[in-house]
Amino acid sequence: MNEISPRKTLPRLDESLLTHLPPFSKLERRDIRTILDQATSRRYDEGVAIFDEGAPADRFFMLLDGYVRVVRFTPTGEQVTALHIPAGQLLGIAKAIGRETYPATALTATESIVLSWPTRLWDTFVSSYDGFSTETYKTVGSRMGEMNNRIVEMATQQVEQRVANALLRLINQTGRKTPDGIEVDFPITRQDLSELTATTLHTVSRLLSAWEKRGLVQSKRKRIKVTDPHALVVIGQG
Amino acid sequence: MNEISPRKTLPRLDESLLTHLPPFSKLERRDIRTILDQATSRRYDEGVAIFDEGAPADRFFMLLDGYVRVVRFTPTGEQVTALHIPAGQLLGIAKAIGRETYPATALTATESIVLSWPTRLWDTFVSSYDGFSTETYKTVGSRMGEMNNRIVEMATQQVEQRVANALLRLINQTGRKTPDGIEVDFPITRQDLSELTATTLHTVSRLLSAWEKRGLVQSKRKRIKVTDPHALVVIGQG
DNA sequence: GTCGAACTTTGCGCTGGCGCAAACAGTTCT
DNA sequence: AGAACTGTTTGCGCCAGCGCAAAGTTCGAC
Repeated sequence: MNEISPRKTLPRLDESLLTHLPPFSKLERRDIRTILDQATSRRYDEGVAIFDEGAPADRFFMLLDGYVRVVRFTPTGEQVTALHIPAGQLLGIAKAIGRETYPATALTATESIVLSWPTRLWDTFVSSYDGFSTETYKTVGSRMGEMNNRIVEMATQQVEQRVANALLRLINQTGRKTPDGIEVDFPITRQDLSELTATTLHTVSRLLSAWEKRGLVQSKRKRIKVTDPHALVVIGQG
Repeated sequence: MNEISPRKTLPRLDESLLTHLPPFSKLERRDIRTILDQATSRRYDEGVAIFDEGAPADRFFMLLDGYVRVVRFTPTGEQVTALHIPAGQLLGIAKAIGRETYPATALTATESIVLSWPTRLWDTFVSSYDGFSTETYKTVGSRMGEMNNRIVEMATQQVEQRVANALLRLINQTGRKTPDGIEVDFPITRQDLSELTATTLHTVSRLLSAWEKRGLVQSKRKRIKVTDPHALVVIGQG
């Protein structure tokens, strides 16, 4: 698995794909053309691995559409979600942090469209393209910040607070407005949420049921909609 | 507090201070001279802040001697230790991750000697000094890895395992060999260990007492010596 | 429509480790 | 030497949340 599929059959990828994305937004049309011509485009089904923890980092990626969960597996097979990555961000940028292998596994949370480049081009990107490096390190920084927050949360908060905060973060990062609330716009199970908050799917299920009774959320299978974000914020503080 | 004390009165800092440290090890004597001439040297007492979370990142630092704990405070005043930094590493490198403020507070765990430079020199360092950037990003990468591991541990392991692993990590990173074991070579309280493992000082105390009875560790006030690392590894796995 | 798989809900009992409390032991200051 | 402080130990009771179990629901495949 995980082999690279043939280049998309479209004659050329359109430049507008990248022009508005931070790492590339300062570049000339001509540079973007070059970058796209070196890229491989690929579609992934929901729930498959884009790359695996420990594998040689031979490519780096830009998520054009979809959502990705970055997870790690324990020796006993449990899995822990480290991050969620929305469309428009780079991933698999091991080279940026001086690594030769991927530090975690990237799983698609939805069907996704991804561009990728061979890692040997990394240094060229960094040195030739204005703003690429700066924006990349901002991404690294914000991910570190996120991890940091998770550590603090896990260390100091109760399960109910953690789940509330995780849900709020999800709708902030990847929420979609609906007439009666904000919905996490990718499929997410109780199990997923429990892996994100270091608890069990049972506890998450109980919490969501309780919140639903109180009118704070509505949820169906794999779908969660927050109808009263403010009340969740209150729960999140304790 | 935290104001910069006058330059050390020694006529010049010696070049050998930096030549063997990874971020500078590829440099010519002349470059190191320039770098040192721009540096401010300062001694900090044990337990004081080198910089504070949220403050503008106007300087970056190299820890020449001592140990530093990187901590974050919660709104309710609890504190959580994110990392330990041994001598020879850079810290406060907010600029490297695209931040304008320090993401956490750095507290000295022992009396420490620190060099620092104004952040405006950062870009010069990165572009002019061969290997500086690469080594810096390796540091960032390994710190991310460490944080990642902590998340996984906190999410999946019992308190006893976490404490065992934290202790093992401490003696790996900063251990000092003694005739009858390996000692964490900076003062560390039960409270410190509990902040590192997301538990209470009481639980840590009970665990250490139990381990001491079984002959795995010896501990005095603020000192912990591991006499049977292998047994701790076993506990750490579960 | 039927089947099976994947996901969700709910009940119940148990326990790891926290909160509280109190005493004890080094260290530093005067 | 005594006082004041900081760090450590230990006992006891409690409960949040886990483990286990079983049943219910939704969805897709055939």
